[in-house]
Amino acid sequence: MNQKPPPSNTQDANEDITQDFIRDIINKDLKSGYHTSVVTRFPPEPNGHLHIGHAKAICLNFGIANEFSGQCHLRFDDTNPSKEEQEFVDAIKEDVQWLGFDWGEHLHHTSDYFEQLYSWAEYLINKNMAYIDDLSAIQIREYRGTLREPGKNSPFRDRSIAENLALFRKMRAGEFKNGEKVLRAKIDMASGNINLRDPVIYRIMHAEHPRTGNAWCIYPNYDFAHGQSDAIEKITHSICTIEFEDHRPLYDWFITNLPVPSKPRQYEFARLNLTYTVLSKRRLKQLVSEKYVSGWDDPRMPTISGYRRRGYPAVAIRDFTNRIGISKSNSTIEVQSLEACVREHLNQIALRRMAVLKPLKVVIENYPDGQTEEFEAKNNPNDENSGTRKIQFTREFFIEQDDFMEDPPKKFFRLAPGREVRLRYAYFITCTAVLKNEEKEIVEIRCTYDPETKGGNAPDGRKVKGTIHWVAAPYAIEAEIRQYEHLFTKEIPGENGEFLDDINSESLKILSNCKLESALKNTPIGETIQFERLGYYSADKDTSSSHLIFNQTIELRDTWGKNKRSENA
RNA sequence: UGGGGCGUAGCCAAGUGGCCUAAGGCACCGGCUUUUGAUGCCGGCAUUCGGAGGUUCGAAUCCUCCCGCCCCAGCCA
Repeated sequence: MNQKPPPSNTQDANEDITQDFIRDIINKDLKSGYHTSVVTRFPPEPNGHLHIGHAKAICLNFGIANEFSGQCHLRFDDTNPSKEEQEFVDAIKEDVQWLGFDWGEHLHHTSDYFEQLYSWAEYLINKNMAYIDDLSAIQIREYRGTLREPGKNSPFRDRSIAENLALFRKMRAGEFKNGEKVLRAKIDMASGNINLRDPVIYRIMHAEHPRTGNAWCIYPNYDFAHGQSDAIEKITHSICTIEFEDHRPLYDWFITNLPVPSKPRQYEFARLNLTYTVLSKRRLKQLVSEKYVSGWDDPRMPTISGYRRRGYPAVAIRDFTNRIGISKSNSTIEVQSLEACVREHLNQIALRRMAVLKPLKVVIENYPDGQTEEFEAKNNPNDENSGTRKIQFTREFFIEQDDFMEDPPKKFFRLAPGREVRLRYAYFITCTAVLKNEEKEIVEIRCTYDPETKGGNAPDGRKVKGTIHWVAAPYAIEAEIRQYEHLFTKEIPGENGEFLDDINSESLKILSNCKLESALKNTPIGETIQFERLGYYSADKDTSSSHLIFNQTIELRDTWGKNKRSENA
């Protein structure tokens, strides 16, 4: 059937191209000759940071452009200067690029078209299809009617074309205050579709615009600006989310009645929802401004910058959006699905290292004091080409507190009194004693090692069930490690009330005495590494030369821990 | 008793009248492998497509009715 397009630079070979109703439409449009090329656009409003829901739209629009050898524009929908800021513009560009997409020459702003948009507004007035209304916002609402009752015409609806034109020009000239007058499209106050009940298309807003400064005091709203901007840019397929579906008749009304240079069409898909996550701009903003998180890029945030800081690879996010597909039905994807993508990609590329998060000191009684041995450890056992690094072994080292139990159940195959385990890449050791403090807490473990098992295998062929990780005490690097849980305790935060009530108070845990193997010394900020048997960790930007900080990206799958947890439950 | 959408397994989602006793992914459950209780590999997981009728030799796909869920009454996008 359809030939698979060649992989592009942003498309890994294993990123399969999925089929969906939008790509079906595009294929038909191309086949029928209705279009000869494809132009899409991603049109964010610069009033917040991008999140995983935007990533779905970005991957869709840019992905389609790549697959069909078309073009995807990045267009800032900057029609509301009271809400928009340059800071967001810069952050959005960075995020789109980080995700792996390139808009080339096609960085646009709706504000680039203000003059054209204005003249089309006059065009509508001249065709008696738009009028100036003096009604207040409250009155307009009253006149609009309700969902079940039709609206009624504004008393100003039948002004003459000449008067409308004169008034509109005065609006532009700044002769009125905010809210005194608006320009409305003259459509149908009785329409069942409320968007068609004479929608406001220009409002007076004496505000400085980040790009046009004080050139304008009237600004077009979304409905008037968006479709016409699409037409100017010759967008072929204008893809947006479901809630704009009943704006489409209005979109089409403008495109039909205005002398626009092309006739784009709008298609809608369902926006993304994720369990244990909040994705509305309002809520995300609130989490930041009310300091529930450290910022837009807090590693617990579902923002692109949050995931980046957390250590998620861009390819995992792209792959995720591919896997979940595109449809029109409202859906909530389990975050575990995203996390599975992250693990899958990290498993392939992440370097392996050893780190002990909650250290427990071990002393090998029959190992010479002051001696250091070096072992060769694989950087990634699943990747033959990843090479090796050296790890030091000494008489004293740290193991994970969780890897020792004084009185273990049968199925615990880590260290316990009298039991033998393998130290990864080193020796078999057997626990001979447990030292405790006055509070009866375990402070140190004594062991013996078998020199014959160097490298991790016994010449006599005996097996051990467990292999644990460790870090040599004299060579250990100290680090702070930030462990994360989902930001919310409920699958659907706020489902039964206030979403802030569902915030997980345990979502961040800081471990400060962690011991890392020496090879971790100069880990580049942002690099994600697997701490063996624990999970993936990424060096945080707060790191300084004297204070190393890692963010937990995602834990390894843990069937042992999971079973234990469900037994306790 | 306004308008617009959606309903296929726990969560997504292919499917557009016969090759569907319904792809694929996530989750889950078994087994094998394993110096990460990770990874990998193998196998299992909807006789059924919101429900009821109907059309047809044949329906998840067409028709009718019903049920459920979502969106819209900003001079936000």
